[in-house]
Amino acid sequence: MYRTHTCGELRINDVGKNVKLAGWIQRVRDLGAMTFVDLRDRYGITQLVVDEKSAESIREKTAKLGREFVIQAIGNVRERSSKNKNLPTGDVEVFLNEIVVLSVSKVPPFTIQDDTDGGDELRMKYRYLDLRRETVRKNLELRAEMAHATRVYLNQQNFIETETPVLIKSTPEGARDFVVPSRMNEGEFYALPQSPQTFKQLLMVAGFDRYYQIVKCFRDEDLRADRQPEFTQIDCEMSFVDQEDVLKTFEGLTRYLFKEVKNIEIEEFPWMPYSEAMEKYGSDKPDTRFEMLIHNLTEKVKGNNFAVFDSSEFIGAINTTGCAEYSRKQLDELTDWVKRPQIGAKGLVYVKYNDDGSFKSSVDKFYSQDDLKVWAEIVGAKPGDLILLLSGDKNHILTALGELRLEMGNRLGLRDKNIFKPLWVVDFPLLEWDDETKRFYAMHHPFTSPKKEDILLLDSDPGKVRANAYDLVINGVEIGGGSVRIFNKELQSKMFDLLGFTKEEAENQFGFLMSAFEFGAPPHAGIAFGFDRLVSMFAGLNSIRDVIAFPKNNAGRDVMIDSPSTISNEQLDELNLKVVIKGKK
RNA sequence: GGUGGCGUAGUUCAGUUGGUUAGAAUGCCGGCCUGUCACGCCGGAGGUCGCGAGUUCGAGUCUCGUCGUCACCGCCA
Repeated sequence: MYRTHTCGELRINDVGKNVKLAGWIQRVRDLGAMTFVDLRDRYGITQLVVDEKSAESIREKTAKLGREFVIQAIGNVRERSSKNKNLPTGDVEVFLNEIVVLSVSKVPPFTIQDDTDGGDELRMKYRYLDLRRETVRKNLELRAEMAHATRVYLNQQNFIETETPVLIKSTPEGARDFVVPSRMNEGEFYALPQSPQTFKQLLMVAGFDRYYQIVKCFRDEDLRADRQPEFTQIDCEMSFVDQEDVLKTFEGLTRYLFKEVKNIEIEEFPWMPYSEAMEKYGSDKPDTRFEMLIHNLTEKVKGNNFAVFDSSEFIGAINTTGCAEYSRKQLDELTDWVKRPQIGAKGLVYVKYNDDGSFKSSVDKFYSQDDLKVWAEIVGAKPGDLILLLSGDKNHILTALGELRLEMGNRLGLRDKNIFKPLWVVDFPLLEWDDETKRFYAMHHPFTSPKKEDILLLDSDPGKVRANAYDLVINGVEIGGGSVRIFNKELQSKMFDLLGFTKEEAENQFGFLMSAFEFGAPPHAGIAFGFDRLVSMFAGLNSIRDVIAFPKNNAGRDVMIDSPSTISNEQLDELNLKVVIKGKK
């Protein structure tokens, strides 16, 4: 037996016990006649002590200890003469009778402590050392706890956890597939699933009724702080349900997780139509922790000979509370901010509502104090506030104002990580027009059911058709989404039609699903949560990398194992592959 | 595919208008120290300034390219 106790376990009532501990050397404090050693494992830190009364052999071994050596410590628990209130084990120490070095360690490239001196790059390269740090490990413990709680909840609700294949079939819709060559089937490829979408629908046809899986999904698209090429979903599907049933069930899951894991009671989630989210928040994932809503001033500001506004399709404004004091420099800086290509506004018009009730704006030449007062009333501004206006193409300006709103929310400290405001965004458009390819794409996916009342529009005005699709949004982050599915072969064919699939393409790619629907498909609907995002939100982090044990970097590389990598000619040959890199000789 | 930031000691960073021998903190090594717990004190070692080219009498500093990394836009049904 390597140990009788963990390093986080010993307390004052263990005094007198002979114990064995095992762990890593956190730090050695050599005071000359006596030496203190902090021994660390997953559970905590226990102080070991050696003094003049200790055997010479033990003193010699202790003197040679370095950071991150793995040792076994055998000794007697005694009360400390000077206690450390910051440590759960701070009342006791272990007086060493024997010490066994199990493993020596090179000096680690960064310090293994909460406030490490290591940069991201180095910590990723030595991720196994980074994971020794309590802050990092805690994130993964949180992840494990949330996965467990999810299973408890869904099992209670009669969901069947079912695994679906990882080697599946490539389809051109949606994200790029990761692709795996088949050795046994020359010239053919598997794809890794972007989600188990079709399989879970087949499980509904199979009568499973309620399916879930905590499952890896793969998308070969460019990455972000909140996007990894492989990520984890809580993936679910239910039969004989409508939209409300699904939302209630997964609102239940979300609230259960908040309660179990964070002990936070969350009130009922509001439902917000997509159109409202876009018009009030300039985003399909509104951060509802703060107001600062977008207001449409188009009708009020036109006709005053201000050419910029008169020639704009849409003029919108947000009111930033208490910002009337902004200096010229700050306003210029904000103007530059909205003019960056990422936002793409042509300029920024401001109106300061001064404390004395007067207005000062960048368009005083064109508008009277009374005009500005009307604007202030519409946006709900009070003396001391600053109104910011953008103008241009409606959709563009709404999203730009949405970005500006978030930026101002950040600057005003309105986005508190400890406050959680979930909501359901519902009634998404079914289709999205793409100007480049001149065709519609499914906004969610091709199996999403249109709203009954909009089905007639499918022929006359497809862009207007709303879907039974929904997203769970928390604090401006898209945590999950799903839809009521089409379960009728004719409607599904019509959808493929609208999406520009020929009969043959549809048959070739999704024939198995269409066939399944001919054998008695139940009405069904589903949802998937981005598990990494949910965990990082619970942890108060912006990057999902911090809740993944071995994440990949911006370019999809794992800098620890150095992947991806080339493969041998023998492997290529076996797979009938030849590598040709474009643009290189 | 694009925009921007960063790259200097093991690590995190500073480095003025381009000008002497490139600094600090921390870590590491050695010495001293009986109650430390970010121990303290004294001393020491440690640098291809990412790489390549260019401008210049002279480049860590300026220019171009390239590599790495981070953030964002496009992209992500």
